[in-house]
Amino acid sequence: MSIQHALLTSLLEKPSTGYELANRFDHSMGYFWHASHQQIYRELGRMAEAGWVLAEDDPNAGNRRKKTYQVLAAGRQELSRWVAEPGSSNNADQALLIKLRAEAVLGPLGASRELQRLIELHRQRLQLYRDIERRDFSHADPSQAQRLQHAVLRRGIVTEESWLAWAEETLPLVQ
Amino acid sequence: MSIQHALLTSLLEKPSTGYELANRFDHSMGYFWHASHQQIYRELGRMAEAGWVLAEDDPNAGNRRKKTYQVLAAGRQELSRWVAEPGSSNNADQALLIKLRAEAVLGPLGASRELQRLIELHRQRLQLYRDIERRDFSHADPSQAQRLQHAVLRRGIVTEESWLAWAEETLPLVQ
DNA sequence: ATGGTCATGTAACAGGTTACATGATTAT
DNA sequence: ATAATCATGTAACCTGTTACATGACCAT
Repeated sequence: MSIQHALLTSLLEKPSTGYELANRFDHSMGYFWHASHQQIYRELGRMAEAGWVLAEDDPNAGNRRKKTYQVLAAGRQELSRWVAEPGSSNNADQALLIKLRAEAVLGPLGASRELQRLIELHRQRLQLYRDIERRDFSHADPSQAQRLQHAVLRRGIVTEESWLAWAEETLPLVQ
Repeated sequence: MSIQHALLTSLLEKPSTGYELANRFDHSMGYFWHASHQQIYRELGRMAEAGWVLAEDDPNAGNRRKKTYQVLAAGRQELSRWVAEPGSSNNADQALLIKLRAEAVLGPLGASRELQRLIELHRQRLQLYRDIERRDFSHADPSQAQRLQHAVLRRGIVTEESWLAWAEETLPLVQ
C-alpha cells in the first residue's frame, strides 16, 4: 500500500487528474518506480471511497470527462501517519524516497529518523556481505563457477555501497 | 516467469527437494532476490506439469514425505532458450544474474551479449539522468523542495553508476 | 515432553501487467 | 482526414505475500 501514499504526495504538491498523475509519476519517480494508468485509476477510486481524496468533475472541460482529485484531511492524516512509521524491510528503500517528498509538503514528520534506521540496516547488510566475500571468495585461482558466484555477491556489495553513499549525501538535507 | 528459470538453474546445479531449493535460493540469490517456499512449491508443481522437471518420491525417506526434483530435457531446452533471449526491460537486471549462473552449468549461450546490451541501456539512462541534473538542478541556492527532488534524481544516478561499475568488473569474466 | 528443523502443501488476498475499450480535443 | 494527445475506465490474469495447516524426525 505504497502507491497510494505516492499519489497522495503528488496530489498535495498539486491537485490533478489521474492522467496528469500518471505522467508526473513517470517524470518524478520514474527513476526508480513506474505505475501504469490502470493502477493509478484503481488506487484513486479506492482512496476516494476511503475518503482520503475528493474527486470533482471539472466543469470547464466541455464534453470531455475530466476528474480532478484533491487530498482531504483524512488523506493528509494517513500520509503523516505513514511517513513516521518504520517501513517493512522489502520496500523501505523506495518508500523512503516518497517519504522525503511527502515531508517537503507536510513539514517534518520523522523521515530523517527512518533514513538513519535504513543506513544502519544497510551498513549491517554490507558488513555481512563483505564477511562472506572474505570467507568464501578470497582464495587464489577460483573456478569459473566460483567467479560467477562471486560476481553475484559483488552485485549485492556494490548495491549496498552505492545506497550508503547516496544516503550519506542525502542525510544532511533532511536534518 | 523468471523464478522458474532460477529454479531450473538451481536444480541443474544439484537435484533437490523444494525445501532445499528454498534454503539455497536464500543463500545464493538472497543478495538481490527472495522467494518464499509457497512460491517455490507452486512453480515446481507447474514445471512438473509442463514436463520441465521430474518429481520423484524419495524411497529411502521412511515415513517422511520427500520429493526430489530433477531437470528434464524440455526444461534444459527452455532454460537455454531463455538465456539467449533479451530480457524485458523491467526485470532484465535480475534475470541477467540468473542467466550468468545458468551459463556456468549449460555452457555459453549468449549471456555476455545480454550483459553488453544492458550496459548500453544503462549508459543511455545514466546519460539522460545527468542531462536532467545539469538542466534542472545546477542553479545556485535551491529551495528545500528542489533539494529533495534532486536527492531523488541522485538516487537514480548513483544506482546507474554502480550498476555500470559492477557490469564492467563482471564483463571480463564472461567473455 | 518440548522445541527446532525437515518437508509439503492450500487458500485468500493484494499488487502489478496486459489486453481491451471508448470518446473528445488538438495539431498537421 | 488522420494521427497524436488527453482522458477514463473494465476485465482477466499472473505474481507475491500472509495466514493457516499438517506431520515426521531429532536433539535436549
